[in-house]
Amino acid sequence: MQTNDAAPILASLAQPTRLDIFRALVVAGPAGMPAGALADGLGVAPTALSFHLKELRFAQLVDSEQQGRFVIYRARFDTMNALLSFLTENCCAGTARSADADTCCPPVKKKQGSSSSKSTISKGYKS
Amino acid sequence: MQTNDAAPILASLAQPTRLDIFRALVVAGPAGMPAGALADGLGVAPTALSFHLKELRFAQLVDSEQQGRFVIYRARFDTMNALLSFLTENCCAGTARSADADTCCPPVKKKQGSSSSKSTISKGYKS
DNA sequence: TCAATAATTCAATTATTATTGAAACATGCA
DNA sequence: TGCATGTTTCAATAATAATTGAATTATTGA
Repeated sequence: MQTNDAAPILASLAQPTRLDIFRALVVAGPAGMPAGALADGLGVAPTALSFHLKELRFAQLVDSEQQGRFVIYRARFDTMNALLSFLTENCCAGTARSADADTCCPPVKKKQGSSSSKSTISKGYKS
Repeated sequence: MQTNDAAPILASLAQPTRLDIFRALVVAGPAGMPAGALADGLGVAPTALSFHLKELRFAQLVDSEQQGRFVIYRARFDTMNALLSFLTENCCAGTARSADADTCCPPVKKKQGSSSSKSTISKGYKS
C-alpha cells in the first residue's frame, strides 16, 4: 500500500458517522448487518446512511450483499489490515518493538549523532 | 478514545501530503526534522507545509520545538498508538486473534445462529 | 543595524464533503 | 395486482478543506 491508496481509506474513516458504522460492522463480524439496523442503531437518516455506506464501499472498507429486501453490510478486514500495516510499517524504524501493547513504537531514548537512517527525505541541516 | 476523538486524528492523516509528512517524521524518529527539510524532501510549498503541520499539531500527531531558527517537528507516537488501539479494539470481538501479522482480525468461518454478541446496536431483523 | 534565512499568517479562490427532503427502485407478501 | 418495507438516487444547500501568493515575524550572522 502507498500514501495515495491509504489516504482515501483514512478519509472514509475520518467522519464520525462512518467510523461508527464501520465499528458497528466490525463488532457484527462476518454475519454483517442490514443497512436499516445500522440506521436505527446509530440514529442516522437513511439517506445519510446510504451516502456514508457508499463512501465506505468505495474505499473497500465494507462489502454489501442483497439478502431478500435487506442489504447486508460487512466490514472488510482485509482492507483494514492492509491499512494498519501501512500505518505501522515504518513505526519501528531501527528500534525494537515494545513488548507491550503498543502497536506503534514509543519514543525511545536515542543516542544522537548517527547519521540519518534509511529515510529518503532527510536532508542535512545545521542546528 | 472515542469516535469523536479519533475522527479528527484520522482526518488529519487522510490527506496525502500530511500522511507523507507524518510518515517522514515517524522515520526520522525522536530526532525529528525541521519544517524546511520536510518541505524540500516532499516538494511542498512552505505555505502549504505550514498549513498541514498546523493541522497535524492540532490533531496532536506532531509536536514542534523551536531550535535556533529552525522549528523541529516530531511524530507523536503516543497519539498514534492510542489511535491504533482504538481502531483495533473491537476487531477481534469474540474471535481469537490470528497468530499472523494481521493486526485486525481476519474474517473467520463462523457458525450462524448464535444471537447477537455484545453489540449495543445490533437489532433484530428477519432474513 | 542590515541583510539573509526559516517559518508562519493572512486573504482570496477553488474544490470537496455532508445533510436534507422528495422521489424512485426493489423485494416480499396479502 | 397492489401495498408495505428497505434502500438508494437525485437535486439543492450548507459547511469545510486545500492551494496560492504576498506580507509578516523571528533568528542569526556580517
